[in-house]
Amino acid sequence: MKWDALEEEPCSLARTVAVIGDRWTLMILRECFLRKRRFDAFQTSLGITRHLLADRLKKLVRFGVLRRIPYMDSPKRYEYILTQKGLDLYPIIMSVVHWGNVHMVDSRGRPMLHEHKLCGKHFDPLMICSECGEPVFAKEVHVHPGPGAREAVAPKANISKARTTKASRA
Amino acid sequence: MKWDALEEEPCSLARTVAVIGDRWTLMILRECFLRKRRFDAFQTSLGITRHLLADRLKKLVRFGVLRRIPYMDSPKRYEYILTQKGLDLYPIIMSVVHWGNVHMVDSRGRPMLHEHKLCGKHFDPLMICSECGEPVFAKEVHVHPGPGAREAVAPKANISKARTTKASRA
DNA sequence: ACGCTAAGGTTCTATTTTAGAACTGTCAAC
DNA sequence: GTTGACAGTTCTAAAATAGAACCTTAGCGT
Repeated sequence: MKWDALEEEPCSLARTVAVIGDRWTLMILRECFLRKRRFDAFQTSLGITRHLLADRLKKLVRFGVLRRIPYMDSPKRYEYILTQKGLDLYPIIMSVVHWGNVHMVDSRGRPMLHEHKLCGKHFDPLMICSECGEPVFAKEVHVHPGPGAREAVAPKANISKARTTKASRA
Repeated sequence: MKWDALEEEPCSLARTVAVIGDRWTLMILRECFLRKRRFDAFQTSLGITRHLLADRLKKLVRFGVLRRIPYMDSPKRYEYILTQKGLDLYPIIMSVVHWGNVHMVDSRGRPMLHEHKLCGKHFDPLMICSECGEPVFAKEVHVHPGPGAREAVAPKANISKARTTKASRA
């Protein structure tokens, strides 16, 4: 399966994976949330090859996650800043970091602590239900098809080689 | 940078990316949360090559995210079920799906809807601060080093080739 | 004028991953 | 005794990534 195919799956997870589902993209976004904005700053702190960094930045701009803004003319210099779409990735970043904090730390403890400026305390992110405000667990969630689901009955059912099916859900 | 190097970074994001940061792992985990458990079930619904599926399942078992349980002797057959460590990935999955729901759907709408059995309503996941209960936004969070951070002053500062640095944070 | 550095890339080859398909082995049913 | 399900393994070809060098515009020091 190609990356481009992922974007078109009728599955919100697959489509998001098409944007952030590689070795480097989440790391680049981490740097963005740490207020890094420039090519060399990303390259130095991540150790990513310049080739790949250029490629990933282009991709993130294409997806509307970052915006490429000139901050100097002659020579033209650009920096990359998060759009609202990019800022909305914050819950993903935080839940990824939190899982690492819980399950992947060594004996020395957490590499980083997060302080909530509103209340002044070190915190963990907690996922709650937007409707009732209770914490959500996998077993308490029932999933069912929405309007954008793949049609149940295939209109043209000429699935020639069903061996390598690519069906999917969200 | 190799995958193995990622696991050892002093950064909870990098370490988590070492587990879930590839094209297929999150998709496999989606199927797990949709109650799929068997090799062929994964392969059929994802269209992943059998080679890669075997590899990713092994990796997830090695990381303690899945457990490989025999459900039949002669012939020996196994199924893969989420451990608690695996179930704890749910907020990541949900925040990824939610971002896709908000930013990557086409005109037909969401492919899937999530119902919270506790309150009976369709919901979105919401990230709040564990301390004050308010929704968290990137600009309201201050990050600083924790006990597991890379030591600020290098004990043996013989960084021979500083050109290709690999520094990192969490 | 000359060399040096900085930023933001591009280009090149070598290595690693992934895709795609076929093959293996065990058992049960037809 | 052939077919089919299940859970993989093995093979070759194609794609992605690593690692390093190179390019361009421009400022600074001498």
